[in-house]
Amino acid sequence: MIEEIRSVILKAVGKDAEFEVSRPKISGRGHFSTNAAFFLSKINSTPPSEEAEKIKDKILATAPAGYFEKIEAAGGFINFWVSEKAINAEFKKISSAGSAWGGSKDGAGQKAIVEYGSPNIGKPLHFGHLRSTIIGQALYNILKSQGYKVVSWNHPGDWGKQFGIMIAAYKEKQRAGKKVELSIGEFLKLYVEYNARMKENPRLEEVAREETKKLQYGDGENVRLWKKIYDLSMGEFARVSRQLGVRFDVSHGESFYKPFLKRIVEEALARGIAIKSQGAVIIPLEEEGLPPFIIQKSDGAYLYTTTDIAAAKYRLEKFKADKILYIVGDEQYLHFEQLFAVLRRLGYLTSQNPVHIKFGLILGSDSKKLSTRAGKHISLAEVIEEAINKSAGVLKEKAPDIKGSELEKTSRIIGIDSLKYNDLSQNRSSNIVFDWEKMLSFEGNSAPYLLYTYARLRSILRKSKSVIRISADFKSEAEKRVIMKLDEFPETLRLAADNYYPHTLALYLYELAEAINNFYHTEPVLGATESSVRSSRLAFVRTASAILKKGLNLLGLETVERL
RNA sequence: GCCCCCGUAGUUCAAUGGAUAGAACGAGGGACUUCUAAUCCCCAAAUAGGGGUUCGAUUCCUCUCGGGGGCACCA
Repeated sequence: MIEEIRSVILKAVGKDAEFEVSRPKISGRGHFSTNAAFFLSKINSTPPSEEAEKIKDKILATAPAGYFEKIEAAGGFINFWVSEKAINAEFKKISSAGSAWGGSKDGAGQKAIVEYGSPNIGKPLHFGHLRSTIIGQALYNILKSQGYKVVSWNHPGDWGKQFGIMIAAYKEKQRAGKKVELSIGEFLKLYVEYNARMKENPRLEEVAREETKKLQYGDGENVRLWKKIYDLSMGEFARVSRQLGVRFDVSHGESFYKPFLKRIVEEALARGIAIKSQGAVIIPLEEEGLPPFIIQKSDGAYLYTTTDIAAAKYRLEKFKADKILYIVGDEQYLHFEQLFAVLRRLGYLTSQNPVHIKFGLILGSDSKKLSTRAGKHISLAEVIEEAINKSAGVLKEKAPDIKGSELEKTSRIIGIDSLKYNDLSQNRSSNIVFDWEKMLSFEGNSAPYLLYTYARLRSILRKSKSVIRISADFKSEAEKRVIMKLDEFPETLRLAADNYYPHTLALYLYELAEAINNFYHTEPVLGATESSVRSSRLAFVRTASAILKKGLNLLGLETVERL
């Protein structure tokens, strides 16, 4: 609908002014509003209110008959009220589009790679991985709905000094004659302990570095240990991913790029982009105002910087990616600035730039970063379990009818959806202080609110025996409000895709659910006395529930039919 | 020292440079013989501070204060 309004205004304004059309949130300002008069006022040096009146008159003269109920010029703004007839026509359009409503072809012909998840092998998943994973999965879905060819990409950190540390610690224990259990928890403990001691004792650091290098050069025992740790970690990651409903199209760990690293460094050196400095190979980035990028250590070992260059090259050349989105925490800001600058220098970038989709840190109750190195750590598996348990408790109390396997399934969905929604409903690149209470809130603007709204609509549809036909007009304010909200869905998705903002969609769904609940309370559906009204409202319920479900699914949330 | 992110009701969050800064939780008041009250309706409450840019600034620039993160061989 907004496109129609825009073209009507454009016709009246006559030139391609940069006006905007918005949907005012406050009542009394119409369904749509434009600031076009301000732009003309600047060009013609006339008061905005005068321009607004002129535009309004022109629109009244040219607009299709019966489209607007009212047009009002107010302090330079022009407000539009769309007629009931136009709203009803819009509903028919949305209803027949069904779940295709909201899709677009904006991204047709473009391939986007979304990197997210990316666990650190050897360390258990922590809460930060949840953020990357669910933001990434939501963006993946949203971009897909806009016609992009999207590849979800997992980039596990399976090849670094952390292994040297773990291997060194493991061997040390073994030498001391102690038995070491081969589990993720045990390796984490070894890692944290050794890391702490390393700070006091530089000799230990040397040993770890040596073990890392041996691993990278293919030492038999080290590779065997590495493989063991790798399998344990990837097993856990796969399990958690399944729980979260996350799937990856491609998963290449850092070790995958091992064969390319030497060439990357040689090429950069040969082209004079990289230089040797203090025994290491670096790429100076003074022109960009950035610190140098170290791509090879003085002992000859490669770093994640080198791997990231190789990975980007691989994606751009082999996968012909037009766009790469890195869903990685804000703390790596500098790393990505450097990486992108280097890629530009190496000439790997084509039309689109890679984008670092940042998110804030998860802080502990002391407002400090939760660092695995320092042994501070919130286990993702634990958070998920807690969420599911809590929702099972609430379900038993509020919906005692739900039992057995349905109870199990429903509490899993509610718990996980709540975790996801809690994160997806905020844009904040600011940090989040971890708080169980808040993380598992089921009230207000939360996943259960949306799921409950959906389940109630489904319940109406289940109980209805009437044929669904759209024969009556929608006249109530509650109905019109919902239709206008449904009409907004395509814009919302476009905005979310263009800005990589899942929260735009989350907040929209909340507003949609609010409008639906308002309707639910004021307009009876099955109880409507006229059968034509009943069947129309059923059609209305069907369409609204389809869009709500679609939006939730795009965020990566599952719905339940009964709650 | 330099760079980046952030500062909005008591709390947690919204607001492509637009009008009277929106919600939720919490506080107060109301609505279940009627499709599920995990709901709905009403009510009080906020832009850290100083300059600047302009028709208009929570948003852009600048300074100050406050919180967090990063800055050569970890990822």
